[in-house]
Amino acid sequence: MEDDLHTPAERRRIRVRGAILEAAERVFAVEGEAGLSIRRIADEIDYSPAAIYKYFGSKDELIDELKEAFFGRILESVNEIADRSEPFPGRARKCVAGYIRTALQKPHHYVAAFSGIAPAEPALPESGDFSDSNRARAFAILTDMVAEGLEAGCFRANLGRDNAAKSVWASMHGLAMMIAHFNDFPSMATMPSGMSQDEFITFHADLVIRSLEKTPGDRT
Amino acid sequence: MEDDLHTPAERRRIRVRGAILEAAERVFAVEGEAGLSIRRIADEIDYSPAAIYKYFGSKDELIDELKEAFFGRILESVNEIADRSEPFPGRARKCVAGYIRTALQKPHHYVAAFSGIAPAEPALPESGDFSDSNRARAFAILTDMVAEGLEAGCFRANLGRDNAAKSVWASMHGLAMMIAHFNDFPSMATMPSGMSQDEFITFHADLVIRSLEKTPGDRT
DNA sequence: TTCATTTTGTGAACACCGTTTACTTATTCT
DNA sequence: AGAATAAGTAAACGGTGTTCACAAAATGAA
Repeated sequence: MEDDLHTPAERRRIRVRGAILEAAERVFAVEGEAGLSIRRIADEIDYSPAAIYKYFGSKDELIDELKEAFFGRILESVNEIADRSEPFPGRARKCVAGYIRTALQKPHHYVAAFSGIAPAEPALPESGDFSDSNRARAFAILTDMVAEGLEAGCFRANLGRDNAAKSVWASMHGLAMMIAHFNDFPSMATMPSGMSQDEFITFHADLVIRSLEKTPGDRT
Repeated sequence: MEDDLHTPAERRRIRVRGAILEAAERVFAVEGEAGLSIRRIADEIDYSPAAIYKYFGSKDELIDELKEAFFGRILESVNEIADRSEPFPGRARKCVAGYIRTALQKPHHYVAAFSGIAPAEPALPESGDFSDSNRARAFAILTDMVAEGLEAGCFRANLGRDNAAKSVWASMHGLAMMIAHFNDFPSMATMPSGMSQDEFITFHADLVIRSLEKTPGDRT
């Protein structure tokens, strides 16, 4: 029951699987979900299209793996920032800005990860457990961060940890999506802001965290 | 050069065009971009697929028209809220919440309207003028609202009208996308918040507007 | 090594897609 | 009425994801 790469057969399988993902990654990063086809991947690695189905159940499964891997990178990145100890509100701001910046390193990946629409009514258990996805883990970091801010007395106590975290997530997600969609969102034609994209991300992160912060009028 | 529906030919053309859009709308609202095909529309209205190309240049053109029309509804809705005179920060909050609620009346439409990715480098003029889209108009309302809040001395003066408006847009866009993606975002499995979707939208809108508001410490 | 078994890769096909072309049928205009 | 224009169609082209029967290769046991 060894699931390691001991036997050459296993090593080989992993190698081919990796090559498929690598080729897919290459195409996906540049042309997005639209430009990625099974036949295209097959060409890229000199295999037949059908061969890919020996390694992945479907195109969606393959793409899901790309998205998961990418969210792994976001997770890593945000985690790193969250761990650097630094006076509090500043660290929170940097986490938010870091999330957005990392997300935008591969806009196609990020957008694709949130492109689906949840089924309307059923509210079924939903096959892919959210709880053990990298999306969930990346988000958990933010939840912890908000919790820390609350305990440190830096954020308004009556907000509720989870709600505050969700609001922050939504806000930073929104900016990432906007910039991915309109390439030059911060300095858009109809209303150039004179800010670079990077400056605007910082600006937005400031506002987002500020919405949680205590104001002089609040007590405790 | 009358471009009205005087002649029966024109009336007929408009009627058929409308029927196509209506059928497309019907399918799109339920199954989204994935379930909508030219052949499917053709079936629905008992025409041949090729006939549709006498009315629309491409599938994308057709879908763009659906999206534009939907943003017209958002525009209308937000405009209505913005016009009801009410003490200020409250009106702003209601605009934000209203935008999100209206967007979520047709999640597929809303998500599709922001699904594309801007081309990476070229920064070309971009054919479809953003400035005369309903997206732009809906957004302009928010810009005006922020401007009003600034003039009323309700928001921090050093923010800058356009930047503040963009940040608000991003934040409310983010929540709309999140709820569309995870159907039950506010009360997600891993961290139920005890809030209904509607309550959470209000909660989020509060935070977003609060990030702009003056705090007791600020002067003027 | 040899042989049977399992895994891996293939080519052809299926059913769908958006779109174009050549064509027929309506409709409009003179 | 007849000519000109528009509307509608069937068939095809090249593309997609996916499946299936089959060939080739790697594996495990004798």
